Amino acid sequence: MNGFLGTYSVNMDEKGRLNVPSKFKAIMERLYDPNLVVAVMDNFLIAFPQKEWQVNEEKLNSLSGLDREDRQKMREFYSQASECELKSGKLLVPQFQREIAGLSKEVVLVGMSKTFEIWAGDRWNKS
Amino acid sequence: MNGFLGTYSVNMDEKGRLNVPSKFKAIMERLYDPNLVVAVMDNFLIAFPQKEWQVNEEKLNSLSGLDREDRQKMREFYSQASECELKSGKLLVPQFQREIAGLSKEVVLVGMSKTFEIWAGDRWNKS
DNA sequence: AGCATAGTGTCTTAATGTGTCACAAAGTGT
DNA sequence: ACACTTTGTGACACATTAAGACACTATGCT
Repeated sequence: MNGFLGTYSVNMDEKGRLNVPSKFKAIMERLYDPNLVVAVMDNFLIAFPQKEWQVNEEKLNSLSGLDREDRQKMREFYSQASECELKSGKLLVPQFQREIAGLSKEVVLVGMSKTFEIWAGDRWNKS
Repeated sequence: MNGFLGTYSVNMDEKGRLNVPSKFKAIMERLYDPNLVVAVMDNFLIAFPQKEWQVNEEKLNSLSGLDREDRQKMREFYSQASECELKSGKLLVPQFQREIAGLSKEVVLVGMSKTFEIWAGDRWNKS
């Protein structure tokens, strides 16, 4: 089976949870790990399955911990990330990320093979 | 045996499923894999058997998941693709792809050796 | 402790997706 | 031309999934 593919439009509930499409859930189950790391990228979110996140983390670790710009990049990335478990097939997006990504009700999930993106419906349609 | 060849006209049912011609099915069976990845190309669809798709995926994986432009390229490609299993000899085309490709009832399947294309009947006839 | 807020599990309904069957059409061999 | 086989169509019943509602739990605050 392949990675995350396709574009899905889902509705977030009042508590900030969204139903992950069954195709995406199937991939998560195949990884035997319901944990995702959700990070902020510009004005949308990226969801990494745990394992993929680790790959990324290694890439970022190759940046210098002493260079000021590198540290700034790392700081932006790590400080805005959060770990989210998939519970009862639903993903709770933390409030601060919902605000950054402008998520209200209509949300678009976009498969990107190893990861998937979470967009506010209106921003996605404009881009 | 050769790859996908010829042009077939088939009818989609109300749920968006189409019967794959038996010649095409035979090729899929020879690959021991009922999985297809369907991607959007302009105003029609391309169906890749799993193995063929992986060739594409490897090319895209060399792109950086953090670079903005690379992500944009990946997004165009992945967001419009979907994995479809051949079930009971039938292929369900996801709604969003049916809309993009303008598929209603009359659909034309066109063999292209390693892959095959899926066209709306009227667009095919005009082109 | 009591309250407010944030997070979680579960249920119902509606929509979507799936399997199966019977019949019709097309193709094949004699 | 005929019977036989294979293939495609459409119908139907059934299964799965997503949306939304609601009640319950956990947490932090005063």
